[in-house]
Amino acid sequence: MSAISERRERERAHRHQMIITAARELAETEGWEAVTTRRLAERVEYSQPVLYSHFDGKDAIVSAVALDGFSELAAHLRRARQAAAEPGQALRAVCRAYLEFATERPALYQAMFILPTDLKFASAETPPPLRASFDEFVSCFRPDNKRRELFAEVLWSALHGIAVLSESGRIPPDGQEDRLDFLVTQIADAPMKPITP
Amino acid sequence: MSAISERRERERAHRHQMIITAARELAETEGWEAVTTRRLAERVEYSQPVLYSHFDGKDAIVSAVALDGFSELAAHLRRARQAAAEPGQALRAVCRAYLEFATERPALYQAMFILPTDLKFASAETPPPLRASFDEFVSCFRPDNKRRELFAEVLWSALHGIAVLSESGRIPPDGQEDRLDFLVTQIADAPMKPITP
DNA sequence: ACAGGATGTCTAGCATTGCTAGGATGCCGT
DNA sequence: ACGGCATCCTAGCAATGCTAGACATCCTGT
Repeated sequence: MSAISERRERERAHRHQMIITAARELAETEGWEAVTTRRLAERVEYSQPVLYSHFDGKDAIVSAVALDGFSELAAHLRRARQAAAEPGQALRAVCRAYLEFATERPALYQAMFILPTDLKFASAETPPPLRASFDEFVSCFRPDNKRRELFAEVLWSALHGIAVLSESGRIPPDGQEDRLDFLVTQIADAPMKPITP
Repeated sequence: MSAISERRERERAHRHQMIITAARELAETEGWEAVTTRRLAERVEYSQPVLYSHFDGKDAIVSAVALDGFSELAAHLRRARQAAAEPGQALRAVCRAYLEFATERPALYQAMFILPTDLKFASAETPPPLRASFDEFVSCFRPDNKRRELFAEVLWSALHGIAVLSESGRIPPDGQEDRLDFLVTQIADAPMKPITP
């Protein structure tokens, strides 16, 4: 418990974060397939085995990057929602922010939603940032809407689908704005079955 | 042009298909990470290099599997749509069939939508099965709906999101039926903005 | 002050991956 | 029967994730 061990602890934590940001930067500039343990070690100026004293393996590093990503996503969505003028515009603002996030940080988004991670979703030990991101969607619907969670799930799924299908070229890259418009209009809360009598 | 070279051509085509089905079976029983060129070669009872005389690389094999998958998906959706009693039920039937397909053949679905492939989507040289699958969604909406394609894109995106997020545990596995209900109800054609007066 | 143990780091290596070069083997047409 | 060609396999390469064991460094107890 001496001052020295405290310093070591600090250094260790610093290096821990270094690894995460190095992985993220490398992924964002050259894609995840370029993120190898060797290049990562070189970038942090340590040898490979130190990576394994911080993380259980490469997947764990990806998971750590993804977790950071969820914190940023939650903040990004929250900012968009609170900046919306009327509450009716919040839904559209949050959805647009989500698609922005996905297209501007494709590697980060991949880590969060496509690459295999150890993160636990939708359970008791779900990390707070994940929960916070989801709650931003839930908050776009009225509190008296008893099925807000369902709305949020489907909305999130649709946005994820749009993001990932357009990113991989499976859907034309333009027309995102139209899709957003359509989605928001159709899925806003209000009466459950507005069509059938 | 002798009979012998014809036989060789036949054998070659047969072997071509053998590789594809071997890859698919292996992926479906043990996952794509277990599909290596060595195991594939062993399974087909040839050496590795023959794979490369048929395909440009592993990605091309995955693409071939995916292409087969799109043919099956198109047929599956078409069957569901035509079996629907009333036209109003066609949309729901097709959506349910899509989710069925995704959950019952997860490896095939991965090849089609997640793994990197060489397939060209939404362009002139888009393979017919891809186009056919998409058209099944389009056909669920009325011909006088001028924005059918947009509807189909968003619908497909939402279904893909639901499929992939639940498969990877990012959304609770139960409640699929509720999501389906909600999605179909909200996105069916009919007046564009049923809520606002 | 100094040995002994614990902690941390690196070098070297393993098994596996996708992919390829080069040689051996057989089949065809003349 | 034999030259030429297509086909196929053995062997190997470079790169990957990961680990064992040696080396050094620092803390602790006498």
